Amino acid sequence: MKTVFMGTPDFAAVILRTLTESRHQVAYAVTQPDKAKNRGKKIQYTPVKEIALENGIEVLQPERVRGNEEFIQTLRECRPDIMIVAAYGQILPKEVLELPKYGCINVHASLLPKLRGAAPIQKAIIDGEKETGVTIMQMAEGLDTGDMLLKEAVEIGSMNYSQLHDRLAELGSKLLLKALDLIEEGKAEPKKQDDSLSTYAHMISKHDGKVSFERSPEEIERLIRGFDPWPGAFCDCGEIVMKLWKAQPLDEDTRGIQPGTVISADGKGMKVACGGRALMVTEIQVPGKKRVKVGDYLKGNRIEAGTVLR
RNA sequence: CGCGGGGUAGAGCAGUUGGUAGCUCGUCGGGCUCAUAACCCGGAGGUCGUCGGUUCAAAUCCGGCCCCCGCAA
Repeated sequence: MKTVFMGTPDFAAVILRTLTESRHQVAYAVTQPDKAKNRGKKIQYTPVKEIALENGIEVLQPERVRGNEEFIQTLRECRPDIMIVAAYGQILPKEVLELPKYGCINVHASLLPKLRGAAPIQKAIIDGEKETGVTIMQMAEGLDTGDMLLKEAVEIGSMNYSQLHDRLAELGSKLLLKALDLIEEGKAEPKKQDDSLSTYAHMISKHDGKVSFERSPEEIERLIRGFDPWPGAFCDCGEIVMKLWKAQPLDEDTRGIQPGTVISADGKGMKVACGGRALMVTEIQVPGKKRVKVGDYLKGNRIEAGTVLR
């Protein structure tokens, strides 16, 4: 089929790559405008643009889709059979949703109606879900509210964000191709979402990674995993910001000890009081340095027992 | 030209009034011990990121380059 792909981050790039390797044609790759980011404020292409350029696909980067007559006209003239959207980052107006013959479908990284929104992968881990997955849906005007075409679950286990992301991107690619087949054959069976069961995963910002040691060790451990590599779970250790990268909850009573207190720090790790119990932190990072095992950090630095992390 | 930290032994760090390098852990050997991730003794292991400059002499001063990382976006 003749498609137009819309997406921005890595998750979308993986799916675009799969699409370019399929029998389908990608007429345009639509992605967010380039921004100056990272160290040195260099202009950086979005991951989707990178893949598009590698494959000689024309890239469109409208500042705003809504009300952008020129952009919408370009799409009309393209006459795509279908448009495929994955983590694009803009809400599409009705006129765009209804423009292609088969409309627009979305690859969303959750088991809808759960975890609609911008950060479903992180939130699935942080909420302690046993499983999450990917849903392919027919897009409607609301945010991730369209009728579902295909859905498949994945066990989260002890995966961190990065691992789960890759797993879901792969699954999403697979389901997308399957969905395209079904649509083309007229065998797609859209199912309504039960709105009463919906939850929302708001966009993540840096400060969401701040650890509160009042929380249970399990919650903190999930925060660490869900935000690896960005924005990372962090806290203040004296004057410096310390990121926590690996930890295991311990079933140890620490009631009466101020949350955040370092109970011990040795080759095995740094034991921190939290939520009335304890968390054994085994991998950390301080500014300007790489991630290191706590044991390695202690070979050239000190963490005194009694230090209170905040 | 967004701000900033850093590249020194396998690991984590120290070492700028310039004089060929040190600590902790690990490692190897020996000792002590009923025993040990404990303790004692001894050893191995480093082109100090890279190229060039200044100098009698550079990890240390100057310049270029490569790489890693934090903040901010």
